Amino acid sequence: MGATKSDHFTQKQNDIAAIAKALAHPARVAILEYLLKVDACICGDIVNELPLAQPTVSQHLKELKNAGIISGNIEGNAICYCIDEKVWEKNRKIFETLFERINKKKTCC
Amino acid sequence: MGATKSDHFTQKQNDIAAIAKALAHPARVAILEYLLKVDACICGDIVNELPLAQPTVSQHLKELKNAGIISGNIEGNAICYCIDEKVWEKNRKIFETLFERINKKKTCC
DNA sequence: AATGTTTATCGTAATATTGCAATATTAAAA
DNA sequence: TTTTAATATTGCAATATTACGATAAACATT
Repeated sequence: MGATKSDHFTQKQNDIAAIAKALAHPARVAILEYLLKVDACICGDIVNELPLAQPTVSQHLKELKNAGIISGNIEGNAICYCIDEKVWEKNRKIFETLFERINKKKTCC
Repeated sequence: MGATKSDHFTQKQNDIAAIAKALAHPARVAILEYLLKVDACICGDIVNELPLAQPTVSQHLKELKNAGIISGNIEGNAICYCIDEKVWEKNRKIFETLFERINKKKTCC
């Protein structure tokens, strides 16, 4: 097959998987780290930062946009990308909640 | 193509992407949530918990194992899976660090 | 030893992802 | 208005992922 059976899982599980999927490529991690580093909207030179062709970068940006993690604002003939702080914070909490849920006093293994 | 150019990115970026990839499927999230919930090693009834066939679950378990997130211990003719606490903690920190790196006082967008 | 139980692996089909050249689109600049 | 610059989209090839039936492997039970 190759198609995920997403309807068999909870909304939460699908949400976590979707966020993780957006982060599941080094190029997209690099884009986000760059946006975090410059701490501002960046108009386009993301392409120069990455070792990938422009259409490929554009595609990764699109995926991050579709996941809601970044937004792009038109600014002249360039486009200004930045991280959506609300979504970023929401995602931070989702992962925090998941990772904190472990019980350190396990009795087996 | 379809093959990620991982050699062009930093170790850190590839690491984050690899962890995210392991979480990038609802079935694997469900497996982890189940292991967190029962707080013990679970021998095989993960298959009964998931709406997927046994070989498919086995494959997802393998991916989580390859990512180092879980480990499987043989117990009779069953296998006891559990979350590797050290790796879990390490991954928690990696995500925490990534998500905390945002500056709330942005000046544009 | 034969049988049943549990889990892994193989083989394969369907689908998704990654990457880029070519091209389109949009708006600024000349 | 033509040209230039910045992004997006299209189309396509290579590869990866997801899913499962069939089967194998390992061990327990009878």
